[in-house]
Amino acid sequence: MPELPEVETIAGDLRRAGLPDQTITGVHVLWERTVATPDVATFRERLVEQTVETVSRRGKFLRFDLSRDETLLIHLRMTGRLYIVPSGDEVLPHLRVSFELGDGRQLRFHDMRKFGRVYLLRDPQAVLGKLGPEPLDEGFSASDFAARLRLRRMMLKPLLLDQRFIAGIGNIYADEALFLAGLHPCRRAQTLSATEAEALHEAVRHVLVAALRDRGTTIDDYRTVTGQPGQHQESLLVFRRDGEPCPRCGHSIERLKVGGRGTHICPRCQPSPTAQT
DNA sequence: AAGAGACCCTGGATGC
DNA sequence: TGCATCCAGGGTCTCT
Repeated sequence: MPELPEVETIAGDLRRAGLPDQTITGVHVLWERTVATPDVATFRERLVEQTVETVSRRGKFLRFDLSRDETLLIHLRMTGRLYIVPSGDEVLPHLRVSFELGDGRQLRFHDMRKFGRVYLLRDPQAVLGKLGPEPLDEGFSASDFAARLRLRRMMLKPLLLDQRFIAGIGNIYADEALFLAGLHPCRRAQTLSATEAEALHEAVRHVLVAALRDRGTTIDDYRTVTGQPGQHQESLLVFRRDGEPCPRCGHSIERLKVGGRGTHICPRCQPSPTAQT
């Protein structure tokens, strides 16, 4: 499940693969619903002959700014992958959209579960404008984060997953950050002390930076542009480690469901809010 | 503001 | 062995 570190890794790989300055010479849509907007025919027409100027990331979106003042956005959701391969290469399963490039290669979007979406927009802010702050931006301060936590009554886990509150965090890094901060996922944001809010701010940034250094976490599906898995799964502290000992205290890691999402905690290091005095 | 549930999908796991 | 059913999971949407 690509989250911020995985999407950032992919963006960097696409730049290194020379995607910027490539002209899109053709577009094939194999699964129409993958194109969120505009309609498929318009999507194809408007993309052809445009040149990719920059490749970047915002939240979990890949952003391709194009020569005619338009922007292509790709959201990989659960199982999306991007590859750049020579046009003649064997087509792997689950190919949904492919973009022919001027140099004879293709940018291919594979997505087993068909949840991923691509958008072609004149104003990318129509989609990106809803996103909360970027946790790794210099401007993302602990004091602002604490102030915004104080305004919310929600449980921490669903709040961290809310892309309007903070962009780029998914199930893996939410669990890892809450563990690092020693906070139970069911704690209400409002109840955090200044110290706890600062610990969460630090934990979020720490886990994202560590995962970025490892080129992401591969649990099931995530692959980089070159088809390689990430490395951060080796360093996960609690995610999908239920039954294993907590790396800090040795207590058995538990799995629970919070806001409908599988959630992993050390019950000793992350005391339940109801059990607190 | 927030919570619950439906929906979109498929492959792997589980149940019979 | 073969079939049916369940589940995960990000994001969006509707309803309360």
